[in-house]
Amino acid sequence: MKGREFKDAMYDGLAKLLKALSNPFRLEIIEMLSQGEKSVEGIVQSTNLTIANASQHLQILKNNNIVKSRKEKQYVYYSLVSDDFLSLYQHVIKYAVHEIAELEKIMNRQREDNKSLNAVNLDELETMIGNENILLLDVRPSVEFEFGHITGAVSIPMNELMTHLKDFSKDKEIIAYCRGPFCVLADEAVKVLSEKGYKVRRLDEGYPEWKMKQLESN
Amino acid sequence: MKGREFKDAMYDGLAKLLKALSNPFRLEIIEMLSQGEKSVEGIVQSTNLTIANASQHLQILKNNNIVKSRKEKQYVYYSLVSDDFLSLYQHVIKYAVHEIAELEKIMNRQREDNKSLNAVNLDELETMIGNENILLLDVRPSVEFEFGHITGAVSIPMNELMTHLKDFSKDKEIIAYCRGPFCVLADEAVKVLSEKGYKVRRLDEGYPEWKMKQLESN
DNA sequence: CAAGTATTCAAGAATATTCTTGAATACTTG
DNA sequence: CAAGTATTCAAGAATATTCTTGAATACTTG
Repeated sequence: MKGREFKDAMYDGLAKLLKALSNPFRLEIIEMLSQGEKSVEGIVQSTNLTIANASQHLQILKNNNIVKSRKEKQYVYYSLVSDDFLSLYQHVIKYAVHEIAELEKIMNRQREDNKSLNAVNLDELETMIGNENILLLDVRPSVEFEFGHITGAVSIPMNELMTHLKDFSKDKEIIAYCRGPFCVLADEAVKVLSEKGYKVRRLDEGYPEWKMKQLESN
Repeated sequence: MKGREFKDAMYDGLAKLLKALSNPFRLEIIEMLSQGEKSVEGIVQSTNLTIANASQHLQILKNNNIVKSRKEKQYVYYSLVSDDFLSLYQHVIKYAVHEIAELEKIMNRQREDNKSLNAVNLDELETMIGNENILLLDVRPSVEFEFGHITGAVSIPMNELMTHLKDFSKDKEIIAYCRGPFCVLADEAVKVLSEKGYKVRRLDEGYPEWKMKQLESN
């Protein structure tokens, strides 16, 4: 193989991977799967996709070694292929959110609207661990909590939050988190709780970022 | 802004960035620019692109905040927008080369052909610094060497290598490097030199990877 | 300022991506 | 095994990307 052919083969392969990533719905699917495996139907429920279209996107992700699938009963469950990929995906997000002015602006506006501008980051969270006056609140669906969560967190899915208000003390500071920086559940939780007079902030990132950080520090 | 709108805006923005990266020629341009700034003509010289097409690709990279340009005399010089971007790009390459079996295979075949399979990595290189019996050889064009190079390296551009053979001792081990893992100059150097009976290996990565590693360790 | 050089622009053909629709397939369960 | 459910497949319309071609623009330099 000549030098030019080799280079072309490598760049073509690299471009193919990036092409597989360069679609908003596929990115959303990746974010869903970073919470744990999901069936096609499970993915469809939290996106605007039709089943057939979601399946097509999943095939593309699968052919590019981004997700893998297993079959159980009638269901096909998809999941991310490795933590190495998750780490890459999070690097992309982190870059986009901090270095692309346009995205940073959209994010800040969203957080302003939800009174969650004053977010806690993972480093700060670490200093709060074991603090009696902090309540770490996971507002993702309970399946996702069960699949994995930040140590010490309490699970109250967003749609059950209103019925559990009595469980919170107004003396404690509540830190709400969900799937990651793009996840709006934590923003909604902050909005609702702060309007009721609770001390509440959101975590800047989510469970997958915390998980990767744990892995790296070992 | 509602949750769905916010999510869509974020994923659209992210997909836009990845779309800008998902073309083999644009990736090659990025690799060129990771060696230092280049004019449009400079980029065209080492790719198969026409000037107009290279310019179009550069506009896409510029509109997506990947490269920036400055004008001097008749020339427009392009360069990467930040080291944060370079770090992201290298993460993508590293993932692709190690986790995508197809690319790993192509790479290994290329290195076999050039007798450069037994490559040195950056960590090993570090242990060799100051060793009298090692010659670190930069085979990139001299402009790129001048723009930045690994500390202690000697510059002999690939096309001048044959006329400088007498400068090398067969007792020393030669480590050749160039632009990065996809760069074939170092492979060619290993091939030529090993056929002449020199002890020679290539560096797994290239100057930009070394540079980022220096930045990270500070 | 005329001639030369580097770069960008604009339009259009060729190709690739995306989504929708209506089957087809591969299961499970009574 | 019949009926029901989850997922994939195949084809085609709508849209986006890529490259080529032939100007146009913005410089520099004698």
